[in-house]
Amino acid sequence: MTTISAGPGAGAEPAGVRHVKRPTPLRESVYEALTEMIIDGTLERGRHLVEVELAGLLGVSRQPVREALQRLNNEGWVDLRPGFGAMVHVPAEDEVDQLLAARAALESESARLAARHATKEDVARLRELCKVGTAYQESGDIDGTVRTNGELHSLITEMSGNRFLVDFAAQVDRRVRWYYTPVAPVRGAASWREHNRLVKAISEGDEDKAAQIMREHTEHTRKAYHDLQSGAEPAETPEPEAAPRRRRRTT
Amino acid sequence: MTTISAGPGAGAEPAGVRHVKRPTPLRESVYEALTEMIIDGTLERGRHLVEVELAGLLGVSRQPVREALQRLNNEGWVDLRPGFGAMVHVPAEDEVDQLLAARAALESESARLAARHATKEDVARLRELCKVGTAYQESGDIDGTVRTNGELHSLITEMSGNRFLVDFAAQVDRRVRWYYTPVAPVRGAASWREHNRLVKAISEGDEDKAAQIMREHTEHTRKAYHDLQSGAEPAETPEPEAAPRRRRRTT
DNA sequence: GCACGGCACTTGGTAGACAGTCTACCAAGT
DNA sequence: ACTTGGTAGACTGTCTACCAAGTGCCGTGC
Repeated sequence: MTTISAGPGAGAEPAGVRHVKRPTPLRESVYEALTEMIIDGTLERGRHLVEVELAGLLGVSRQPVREALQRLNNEGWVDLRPGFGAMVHVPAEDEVDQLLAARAALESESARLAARHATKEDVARLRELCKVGTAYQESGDIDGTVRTNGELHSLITEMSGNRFLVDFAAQVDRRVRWYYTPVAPVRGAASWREHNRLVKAISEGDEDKAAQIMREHTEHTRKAYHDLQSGAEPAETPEPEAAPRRRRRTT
Repeated sequence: MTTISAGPGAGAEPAGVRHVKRPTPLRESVYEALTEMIIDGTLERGRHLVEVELAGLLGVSRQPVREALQRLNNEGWVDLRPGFGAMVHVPAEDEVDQLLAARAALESESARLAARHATKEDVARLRELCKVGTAYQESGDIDGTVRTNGELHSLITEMSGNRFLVDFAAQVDRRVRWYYTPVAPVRGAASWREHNRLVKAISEGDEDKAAQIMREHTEHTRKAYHDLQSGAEPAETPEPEAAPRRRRRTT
């Protein structure tokens, strides 16, 4: 799994290089399409993904599909069983917990480095996002809240200036969002209060404080998930609606 | 070396190959072979990797090579330029620094969780590794020291019980070792003193202390690298023997 | 009801083909 | 001498076709 970025220029391109247009490889588009379909539930968890079927669905040949599936496997979206094929990954119960723990470490460190390297512009953008996010939250716009939350967090990781932290965090974040979107609305107000404190610490350049707040912040999210999980989920029924599917053969 | 056994087209198997049952996908073997060749310098940094060439070299067809290359690209070992191909990644100067910073975060968190979950057996194994490592270090066995150091660190990350931390740390570690092996022997004695303190903290279940020590430990390594880098490397000449030829045709 | 055998399906890997693109090189023009 | 234009070769990205081996499923026979 894992994509440790592999930017073509590895960073320091001369200032004004504007590469025109590069038709993205087909495998890339296939990869995007499949993750999308996995996240939005078109491809249910545990479903057997047949190469030729996907190929037909997307209008390409087997090759790009295979390459996309390999990558999805590496990144943990599907499980590739040799000789049988790919199944959409079914998360273990402790997996979200582990993801959130990993995210806590990554984002906490990012916040530390962000506090170290923050510029005036960065801080201004952070403040703006806080304001917007709080507004969304108060107006009950869940979609906007979630989106702004994501933007804030990803901006902070990017401010760390550490490509690996950015990559890892992005990966973890995407997985978390797939597994458990609805945690965000649960703890809305408190979350944005914490964001404000965090941005303040960053603006003051207080590394330890920023790291500490971010750790507590993500840890709160983990707790919130945990409570909600144990409270609202009595049995082994991930989705009450999707259960009666019976390994349907494609007709 | 580098020839992947089990080549159906190759035929010429050396005498001692155990062909017991190898359902290992070829792409996996190709991936391993290529990382090996990258790490040991057979494939120099910046070199253009031609699919058919590698395929011939390893006795397989293009497809497994392609799949391996894409994984290598995802993990940052090579850079894949669309329409041109793969080049062995040339690390930017700040990259090792970023890797070590990421490792600090990951291993520090691992140490914290290891302290939380440590069993008696774990601690015993840690103590054993410390003893062995110190012995290697004192006897001047660099190879053994480095190996034991790796085993100790990977044991600690595994003790965290967090698969993602393990994966990320392993990946980062592998990259670090590629970029900069010789940092280990530089700071030998101090390193193992720190290891001992770390194991003590873990055995006592002191999470914060374990995390703190691990952070300082990796941070020391980062500093050591940094000093050694600025002090001992005047120019851009990683290997005096590596031909500075421009795009040399392969013979 | 259960073990066994066979069948269909799917993957993993190979081979070959072809268009698009990238690089280098060479030649002609200014 | 320097730029422009063209050419040729090389390599990737993708497609098609094909085959061997492995897997799960199903029906048969007991």
